[in-house]
Amino acid sequence: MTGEIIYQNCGLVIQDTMLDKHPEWRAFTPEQRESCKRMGLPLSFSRHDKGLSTSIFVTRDAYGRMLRSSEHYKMLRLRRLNIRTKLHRSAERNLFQAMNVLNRLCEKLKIPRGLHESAAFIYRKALGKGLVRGRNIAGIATASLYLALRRANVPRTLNEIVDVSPRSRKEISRLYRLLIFEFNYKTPIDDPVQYVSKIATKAGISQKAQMRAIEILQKVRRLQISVGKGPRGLSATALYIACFELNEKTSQKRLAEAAGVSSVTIRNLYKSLIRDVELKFVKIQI
DNA sequence: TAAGATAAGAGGGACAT
DNA sequence: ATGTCAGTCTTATCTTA
Repeated sequence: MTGEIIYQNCGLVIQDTMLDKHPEWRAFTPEQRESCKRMGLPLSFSRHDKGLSTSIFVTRDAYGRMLRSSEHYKMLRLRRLNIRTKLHRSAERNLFQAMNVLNRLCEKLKIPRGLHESAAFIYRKALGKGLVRGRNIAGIATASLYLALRRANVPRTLNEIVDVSPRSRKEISRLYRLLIFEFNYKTPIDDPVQYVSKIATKAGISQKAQMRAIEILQKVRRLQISVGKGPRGLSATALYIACFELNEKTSQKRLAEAAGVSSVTIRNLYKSLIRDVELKFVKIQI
């Protein structure tokens, strides 16, 4: 008993309504979140008619008599319209909420218009594919935004996105992976080079050192030792090495903060990069 | 003060059960 | 589906130059 609506004639399933076990409704504070943990269906959106939906039956009238065939077809048409508008409204409500969430996120993150649009497009696709049902709208919206950024090669981190989202990091990364899987998206590999100028600007590092860091990263990539390493950690480390080579003053701490990684990460990467890469070209350079 | 060392824990991928 | 394993990264604390 899952609540499908089925054509009596041919058995075609028109609409199957699944139970939604997750908290619905927006909540931005813990107190709100508590009050939103509900025990039933979301009355306002998934079942906006509170379960008392109009059903139009097509073979008999109110007294149980068979209808004439002209009446029969008229009722069929009405029934179809009734179902369609219901679906329509539900999708619209969903989108309305999702777009609200997305607007807030994009405003906080200063996301340009175009990316905002592609995030919205991704959300619509997810909704159309039925991926939102049973899941949290804000979660999918956030994941859509992150996916749009990744596909556009915009160096924004998941943490930056999560910080302004009402949902947890865990949930968003799970949903992000879901979207990748469902849409068969090949997102470009997160290239450390992308982060160089962002990190360097934040840490106040010269163009010259940036160029050098990019060279280092390209060698690292060619040697295929960057797999499994965090791109921001690599980027910050390359900048650190570059500064070191050029006698430019900086510190692990400053770079670590600018890159959003820990200084320990820089230290460890620094050691392994020196071991695996530097020895091969440090002689040529210095 | 910056950098290094070390330890404990979290989260996620690969792989087997 | 669940557990284990290796590897990465984080936080915290202590030591060293």
